Amino acid sequence: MEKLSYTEENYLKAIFKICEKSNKSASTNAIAKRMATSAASVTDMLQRLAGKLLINYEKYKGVTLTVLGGKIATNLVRKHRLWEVFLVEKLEFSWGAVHDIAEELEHIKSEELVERLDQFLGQPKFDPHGDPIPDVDGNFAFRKKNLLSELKKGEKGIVVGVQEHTASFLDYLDQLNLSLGVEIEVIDFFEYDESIKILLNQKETILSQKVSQNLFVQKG
Amino acid sequence: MEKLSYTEENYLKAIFKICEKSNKSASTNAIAKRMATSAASVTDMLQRLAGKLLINYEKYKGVTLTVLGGKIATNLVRKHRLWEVFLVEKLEFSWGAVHDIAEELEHIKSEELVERLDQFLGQPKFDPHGDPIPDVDGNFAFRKKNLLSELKKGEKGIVVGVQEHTASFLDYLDQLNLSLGVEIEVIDFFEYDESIKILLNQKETILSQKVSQNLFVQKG
DNA sequence: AATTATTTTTAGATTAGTCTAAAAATAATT
DNA sequence: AATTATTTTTAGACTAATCTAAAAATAATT
Ligand SMILES: [Mn+2]
Ligand SMILES: [Mn+2]
Ligand SMILES: [Mn+2]
Ligand SMILES: [Mn+2]
Repeated sequence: MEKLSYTEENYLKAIFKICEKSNKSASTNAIAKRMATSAASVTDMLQRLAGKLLINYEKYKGVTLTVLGGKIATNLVRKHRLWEVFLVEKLEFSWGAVHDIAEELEHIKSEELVERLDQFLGQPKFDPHGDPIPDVDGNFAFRKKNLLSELKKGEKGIVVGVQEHTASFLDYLDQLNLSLGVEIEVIDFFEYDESIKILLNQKETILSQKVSQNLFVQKG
Repeated sequence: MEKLSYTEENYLKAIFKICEKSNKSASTNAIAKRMATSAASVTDMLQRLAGKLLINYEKYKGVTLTVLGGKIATNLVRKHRLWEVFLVEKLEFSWGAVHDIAEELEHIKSEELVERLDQFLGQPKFDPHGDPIPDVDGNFAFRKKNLLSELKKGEKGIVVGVQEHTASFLDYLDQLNLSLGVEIEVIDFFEYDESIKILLNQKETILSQKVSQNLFVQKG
């Protein structure tokens, strides 16, 4: 397993994420969009990755990861999320500021580093955005969750994740004092603009549909 | 100040170290040796770095860093050494294992990351090998030190650094229970092979000339 | 001072990753 | 089924970083 370039790793992760979300193969265009590059460049790289047996590639058919490719991609996700925990828990970064830095840190090549970091952080199972951190064997912890927008009037839930990861969304949540772990109760639902009134930290707050559709809660 | 490539940064650091050690300009060959590359490649890069005003380059004359180039190089040294402290102090790596990893980590681009890391580590002034960590403004702490080989019979010193940074040397020191901070007393000197007998942790030990010439101590 | 040795630069190629424009294949519409 | 639109691939070109081999400049030696 000759070591991969920064770029090859990013392609693998992109393919992993696209397939994960859509549950089917990743198209050239979808990859191009995610990587912010041209379709021509993607085709080029796909042929290279196929040559290294990291993806299953057939002209015009879209691609999937091989077992090996999947392992590498999962390990990248592991590293990314562990570094995000480090940045938030230890260096006290806000959860909106860590993604870009972790995007670089995930490429540092040292198995021992990852395992020691994992120990140092207490083997966390979820990252600062509520996303699961795969273990060394690539297994993701699963937990049932719903979009806040799916809750009915009177139902309660604990915030366990976000759908959107942009800094602007996360910063906005900070403004609302809305962080992982807090309890939310849906008090009212307004048909007009699909906004909702919630009880949060003993205070009533209105959330737009856009917000409630990007927040994950655990019902109960 | 457009951002530099990983490679450009490594060249700047190499030039910095060569000039620091020799107190004069860095020759093409010296750089080539340190970067383990060809002289032709070096010339190529020197012309590029000169174009970015990071080095003073005149054909056949060797190079020095400009003020800007020096700042960047110093900042890289700062990052490298801070990361080494993190790896040893927090992740419990041995001091022989951290250099290669720090060599990658030093390139992570985020000023805020470095400053938060510095705070997290308690603003250390020296790295795990006893080398000074420059502050944000590029100032290095200075402390007087001598090679152990320069001490005379009967003199004492505290180990404060190493001249050689190879893993094999550092691992060997670990074997000898010889780490930064310990006190050494020179008990005897043997002309024959220039080895010395020392008192270390209440035990007498023989050190070869090679070892005593690569250990820094603070006399007294 | 002339010759030889060393260092440095130039010239020309190569590879990874990218681009635009054109060609080919597939999908959607009439 | 034929035409049109979209997606994907190919072709050709560019930049950063590297190489080897040859040329040029500098340093060392006779
Ligand atoms: Mn992220
Ligand atoms: Mn995350
Ligand atoms: Mn080091
Ligand atoms: Mn060091």
